[in-house]
Amino acid sequence: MDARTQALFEARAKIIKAMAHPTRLFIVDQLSKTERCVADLTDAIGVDMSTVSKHLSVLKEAGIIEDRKQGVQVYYRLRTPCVLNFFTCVESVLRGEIQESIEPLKKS
Amino acid sequence: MDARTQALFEARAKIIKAMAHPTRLFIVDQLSKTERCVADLTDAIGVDMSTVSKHLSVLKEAGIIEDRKQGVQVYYRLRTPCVLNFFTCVESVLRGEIQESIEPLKKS
DNA sequence: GCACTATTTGGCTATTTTGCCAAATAACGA
DNA sequence: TCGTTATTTGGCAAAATAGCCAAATAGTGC
Repeated sequence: MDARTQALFEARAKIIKAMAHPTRLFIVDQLSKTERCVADLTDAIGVDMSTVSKHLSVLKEAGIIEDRKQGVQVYYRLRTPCVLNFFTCVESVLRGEIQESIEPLKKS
Repeated sequence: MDARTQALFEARAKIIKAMAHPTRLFIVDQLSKTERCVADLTDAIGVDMSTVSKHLSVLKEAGIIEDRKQGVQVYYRLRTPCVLNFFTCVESVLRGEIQESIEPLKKS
């Protein structure tokens, strides 16, 4: 793998890595409904606010979410909602569905 | 977040985590074209074969790929090609496209 | 200015992940 | 059986990640 390809896949991995944590997935799920401030998310998740803040900065750094300041509060929202499509595929992987397989259903 | 929700998002994260590495993304990309044996992939990637084998087992464990033994060789193929949809979204995140935003393009 | 609240940052430890090497396993043919 | 090749596994050290606490920063109102 040449350096150029390496760099491409590293850039891609960075985005997916940002999604690769239960808390961050939960945050994305929450933000798919409406924007939320850090305190809201902290209440919903139940870990230290500083931890939530760090998860948010990972997602923001990756370009998945963006923030908006309103007074002392910072509201986060989804920037690229297409990440929600991940869930659809993840669910079918979890259900163990084999796609485009020769044998879609084995009865025996 | 209650234990049930926690478990759900952990299960989801496990799948996404399996994709969250440049080498593993490269493998998935390779397997999207055709099935490949470990030696093929090792040549294409350029790391130790044992490392490739471990990456493959992560992907297999997650249910993303499956294998087929042919003599001494083990051929891997994509089990759930929907993971390729990740790339489409990842590319638009990389291009910095804001989706469903109030201001789709700022000219100033 | 001070006090108060919301959020971020720094620092620390614990845990997880990565990738190499060497050894083990498996399949094949002589 | 032995030798060879393809792959996996075990073990280890280096690096990355996670989450807590405490401290710093920022905004608001007095």
